Amino acid sequence: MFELRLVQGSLLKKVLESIKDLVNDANFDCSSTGFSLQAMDSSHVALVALLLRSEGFEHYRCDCNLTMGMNLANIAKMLKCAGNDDIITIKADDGTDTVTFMFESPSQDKISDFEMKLMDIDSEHLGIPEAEYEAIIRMPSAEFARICRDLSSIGDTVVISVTKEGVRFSARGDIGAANIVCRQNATVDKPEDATIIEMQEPVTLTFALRYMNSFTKATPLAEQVTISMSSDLPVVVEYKVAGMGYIRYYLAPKIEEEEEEEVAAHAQTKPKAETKLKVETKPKVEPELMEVAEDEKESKPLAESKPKEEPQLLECHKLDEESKPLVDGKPKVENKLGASTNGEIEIMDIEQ
Amino acid sequence: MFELRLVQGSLLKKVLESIKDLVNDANFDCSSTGFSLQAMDSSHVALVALLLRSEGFEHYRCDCNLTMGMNLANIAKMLKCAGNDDIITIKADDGTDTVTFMFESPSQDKISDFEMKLMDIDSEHLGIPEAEYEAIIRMPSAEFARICRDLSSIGDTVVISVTKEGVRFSARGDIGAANIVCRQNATVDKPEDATIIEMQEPVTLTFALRYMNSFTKATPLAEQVTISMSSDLPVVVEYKVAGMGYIRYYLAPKIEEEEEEEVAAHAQTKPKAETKLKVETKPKVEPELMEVAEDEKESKPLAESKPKEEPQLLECHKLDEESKPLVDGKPKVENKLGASTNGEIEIMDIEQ
DNA sequence: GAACTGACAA
DNA sequence: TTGTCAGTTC
Repeated sequence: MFELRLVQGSLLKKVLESIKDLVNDANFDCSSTGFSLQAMDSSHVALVALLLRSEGFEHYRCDCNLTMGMNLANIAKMLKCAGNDDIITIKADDGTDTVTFMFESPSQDKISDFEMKLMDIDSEHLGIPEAEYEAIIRMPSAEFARICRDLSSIGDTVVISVTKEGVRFSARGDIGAANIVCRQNATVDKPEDATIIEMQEPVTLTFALRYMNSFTKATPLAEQVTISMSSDLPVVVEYKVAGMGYIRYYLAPKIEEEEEEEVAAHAQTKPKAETKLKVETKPKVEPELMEVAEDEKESKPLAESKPKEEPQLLECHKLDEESKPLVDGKPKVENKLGASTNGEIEIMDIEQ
Repeated sequence: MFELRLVQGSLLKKVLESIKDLVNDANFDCSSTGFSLQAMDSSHVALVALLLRSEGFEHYRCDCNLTMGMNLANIAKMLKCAGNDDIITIKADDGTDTVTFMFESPSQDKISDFEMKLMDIDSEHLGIPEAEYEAIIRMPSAEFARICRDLSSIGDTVVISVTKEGVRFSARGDIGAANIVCRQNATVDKPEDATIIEMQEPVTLTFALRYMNSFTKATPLAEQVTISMSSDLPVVVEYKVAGMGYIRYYLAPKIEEEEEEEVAAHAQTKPKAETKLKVETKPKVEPELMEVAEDEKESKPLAESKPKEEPQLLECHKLDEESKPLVDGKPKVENKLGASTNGEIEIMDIEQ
């Protein structure tokens, strides 16, 4: 049986609000180490990875590994019925195909339980490489959200450009062009207001603002956001879930025809090459839970990790002109617990 | 002539917001004892009864009994033009077919008057029995509203089940099932937070959430709501209007095929039998104003009233399979002041 | 005081 | 379904 209890139920509500717009259905993986989810967004362009470690819960019990397929909008609907101060308990008995959400009001006068049917969702467990990133930006999450929202009213894409001096967000559209520069600033009163840039190499990448704005739904979860970038690697936008884990969003950059130092100049004028998000499924031995458990001890989760000798699982590069998507829908790879799926799956970026 | 003056004009605004969505046109009955309204909702399933006693007004004058037919949405429209702190005066001269709403701003700097034509509305004065209820729940109105709203996202109907321990609200739908249990709790800091259950007999009834959610529009009027239930009687949902009277909503329960102790089990799976709301008009001698005038002295308005030897005027029971509505629209019974109408009117529940 | 969210009306 | 509004929160 599986049971978890979270006193600060609002955390779970926020987590679901953060991903329900991006992903329709997803498998939650429950193991003794924690509660996690990995899923591509419904247009198969972005990827969400959620981890809530067992230590973060007041009570956590998971007798055997368990995959629960659920519709995220439905979970969110039910969690909306929980008060912000409610204690949330999630239960799944072995052998049943339902999960129960229990909400206890702080006064214990009102106890609600919501039962939901589990779904059978075909999905591979995606391999996400622990890459070394050329630039990592840490900044107030609200500021990042504001920038993405503001730039959306100018254009559809943002060019993020990191130099030693700071990070520049640029957009360009019919009504004009915008540049927002944030300077590194570690000398603030409150650490959550800091903007810190760790840079090995200057990086300039272009992204669809539509997805960035989806990512910023997680802003209420954390004061700070971490944006990790390398040329030709998907950006990672990470929000910590206090004391429990994280939500990470991955998004492949749009490819420029030629690399330009002056990025803003042609940002919207030239058509971007299509971007392919290549995902390889790998044997699911839960390495993610292990690796990430370290990430809160050191505040730079990905930058200083040693280059792994693993294959590059998540990468993006220019598509041949006529290349077609190999898989245009849900990859039909069974991923029962313990089953090793090694097929390579390539997912076409439809309309980023 | 008729004239009333209410310093706390926001009360009247809230009252009209509470009923305008349920009822289109209605007759307001003005007598020396107060200002009242009884009307079925536009689909003839629910019934609203409003009473504002003359003592509640700063000034109240009613020379002779008077029925004013008005469109509630139009009144609400006009009242929206009044500030929340405005003093409201309503005037109707004899022999005219208009009513005037006057709004004085607190500073007296702005005085508005709105004139409205009265309508001739055919409607019987409905007889509402003073029944004895098997269970009466008193709880915070906001909590009741929250429960109805939450359950609406799960299903269309709510099963309300009262036992000594508390009251359970259940719903069931495509995405799952929900149970919300509220325990009796009289030992709270503020009396308006109390949940109190007076129960002679356990009761379980099923209602359409759509109507319940309409009723909760009255939530701003009162901190507490009273829900009175008996098997096979319409539920009464009552909100007090501070110092003046009340709004009561009546709704016939959906009939279960069989009475079940475990209600939730079949809540949504079996089609409910149609419910007929049988209303008998009776000579209008304003007994309601009399009776209800007592209801604030004792806080249990309906429960402890002696069983009356009146005919059961508002009842519901299963319809024969092919029975047709005898009256499918507005009952065409003239109800001029003082005229005694005794025809029996049966109104079909269309699609609760 | 500003921004966000949820509720309501068109 | 969308736009607006008010309440709430930070």
